[in-house]
Amino acid sequence: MEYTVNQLAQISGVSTRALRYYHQIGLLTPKRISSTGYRIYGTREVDRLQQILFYKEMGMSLEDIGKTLNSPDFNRLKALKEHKERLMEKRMQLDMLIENVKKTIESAEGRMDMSDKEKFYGFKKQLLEQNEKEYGKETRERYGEKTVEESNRKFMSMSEEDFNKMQAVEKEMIQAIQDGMAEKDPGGEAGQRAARLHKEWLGFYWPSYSKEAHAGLARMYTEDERFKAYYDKIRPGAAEFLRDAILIFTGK
Amino acid sequence: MEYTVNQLAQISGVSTRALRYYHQIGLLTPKRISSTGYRIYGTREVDRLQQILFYKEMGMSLEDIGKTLNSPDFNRLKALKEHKERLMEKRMQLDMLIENVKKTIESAEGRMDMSDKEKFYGFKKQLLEQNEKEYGKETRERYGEKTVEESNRKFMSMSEEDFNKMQAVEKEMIQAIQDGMAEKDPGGEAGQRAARLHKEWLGFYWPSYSKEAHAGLARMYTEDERFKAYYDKIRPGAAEFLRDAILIFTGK
DNA sequence: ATAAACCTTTACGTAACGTTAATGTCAATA
DNA sequence: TATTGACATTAACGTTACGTAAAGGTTTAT
Repeated sequence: MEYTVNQLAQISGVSTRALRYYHQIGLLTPKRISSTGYRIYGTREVDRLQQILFYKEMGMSLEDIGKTLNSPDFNRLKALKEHKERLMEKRMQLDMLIENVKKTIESAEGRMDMSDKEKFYGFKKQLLEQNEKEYGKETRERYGEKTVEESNRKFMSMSEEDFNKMQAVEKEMIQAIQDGMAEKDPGGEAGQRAARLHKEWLGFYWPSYSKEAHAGLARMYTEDERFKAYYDKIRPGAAEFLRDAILIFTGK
Repeated sequence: MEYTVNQLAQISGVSTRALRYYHQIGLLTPKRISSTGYRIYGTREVDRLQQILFYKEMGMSLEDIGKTLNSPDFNRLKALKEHKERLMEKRMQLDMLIENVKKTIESAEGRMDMSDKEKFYGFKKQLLEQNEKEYGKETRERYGEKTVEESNRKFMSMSEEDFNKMQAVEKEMIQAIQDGMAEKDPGGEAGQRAARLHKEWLGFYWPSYSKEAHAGLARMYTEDERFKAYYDKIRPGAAEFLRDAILIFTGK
C-alpha cells in the first residue's frame, strides 16, 4: 500500500504538518517522492511511524526517538529504563513543587501576612537542596566536603560564624532526638528540647517564626521522602518522632 | 540601594540575560535608566524580583506571574490553589506515563527479543482502552455497542473474522475460568484450559508468543487495577485465579 | 473548463531565556 | 593620560514540535 501525507495522517492520527516535520528532521522519510513532488509513504514507513508514536507516547523527545530507532544495536530496554528514570525524576520535582505550593497555601491560610521575603528564604533553601541533590555527590567527590559546604554557606549568604552555630544546633538537636526516642515520649523533656532546638535551627533559614509554618514543616518531614530519609538516618522513626515533638511543641 | 544588572543578578541568582528579558517583556522594569543607558534597579525592584522568583519556583509562567503581580485585587491564595490543581493534573499524567513505561519494561524483560511491533500492539490496545475509558461510555450511549466495537476492530486493523474469533475465544475462556473457580484449582483441567485459551486469545494481540511475556501479563492482571477490575467482573477473585492458572501453565 | 480537494514550500509564532557578536562605558593602573 | 579589563548595551539566531497562514501548483470530478 502507498499513502500520501493526508492518507497517512488519517490512518495514524497525526497531522500532516507533523509528517512533513518528521520528514524535515529526517525522522520519517517517505519511501519516494512522486514526479510532482508529492510525498509517498509505504508499509515500512507506516511501521516506523507506529514505532515513533509508541516512543512518543512514552514521552521521549523526537531526537531521542530518532537515535533509538536508527541505531540497530541500541538497547531498547536500557533506553526505556533510562527514560523511566528521567520521568521519575521529573515527578519528584513536581512533587516538590506541589509540596511547596501546598505549604505556601497552608501558611497563607494560617497567617496571611507572611511576607514574600520569608517565602524567598524558603525558596533559596529549596534551590540549595535541589542543587545539592543534582550536583552534590559529584561535587563532593571532586572537591571534598569543605568546598561544598562553603559554597552552600555562601549561597545562603550566611556568615561563617552563623554557619558553625547552625551546625552546632543541629548536632544538639540530633542528640535530643536520640534521647527523646529512648524515652519514647515526644512530649517529654528531650523531645521538647529537640523541638525547641529545631525552632532555633529554623531561625537560620527563616527570618521570622510562626507556629503554623513550623508545624507545617514538621508534617512535611514525614510526608516528603527526601526529608524523611534524612531524619531517619539518625534512627528509623526519627522523622515521625520529630514531627510529633514539634506538633506538641507548637500545639498544632 | 541601587544595583546594576550584574549586581542584581549576583544577589538574586538569576542571569543578566533573564533580567533583560524580564525588562523586555515588562515583568520587571528598572527603577531608572542611567544617562548612558544602564539599567538601574532599586529596593522595590529587588522585592518584586523575589516575588517573581517565588512564583516561578511554583512553576508559574512568566505571563501568569505578571498578571498575578500586577492586579492589585488578585487573589493570591486562589491563584495558588488553582495552580496547585494544574500541577496535580500534570502529575497524574506523568504517573500514567510512568506506569506505561514500567509495564513495557516488564514485558520486555520477560523476553528480550520482543519486537517493537509487539510493543506497538500492546500500546495500541492500551490506547484503545484508554480511549474507551474516556469516551467509551458516552460513545456507546450515542452510537450503540456495534459502532464502538467496529471502530475498535478497525483501530486494531483486525479483520471482522478475526475479531469474531477473538471474541469467541474470550467467551470460552471466561467459561473456563468459571469452571475452574468452581473446582478451586488453577492447576486443574478447567484452569489450564483457561490458560491455554488465554494464550490463544493473546495471539490476536501479539504476533508472537513467549512464556515469560505471558506470565508477565498474568501478574499484571492482579497488579493493574484496570485489568483486575475487568476480570473480577466475571467473579471476584477471577484475576488471581487466571494469574495462578497462567503461572502454572507457563511454569514460571 | 472549472471548481473542489489535495499537494507543495516558505515562514512566522510559541516560552524563556542561552549564546555569540559587535560595540559603548567605567574604574583602575602604567 | 592612555590603556586595559570588567561591565554595559542592543541585535539576532537557536532551542522544541509543531500550528497556522499564505501563495501557489496538481489531481479528480463534474
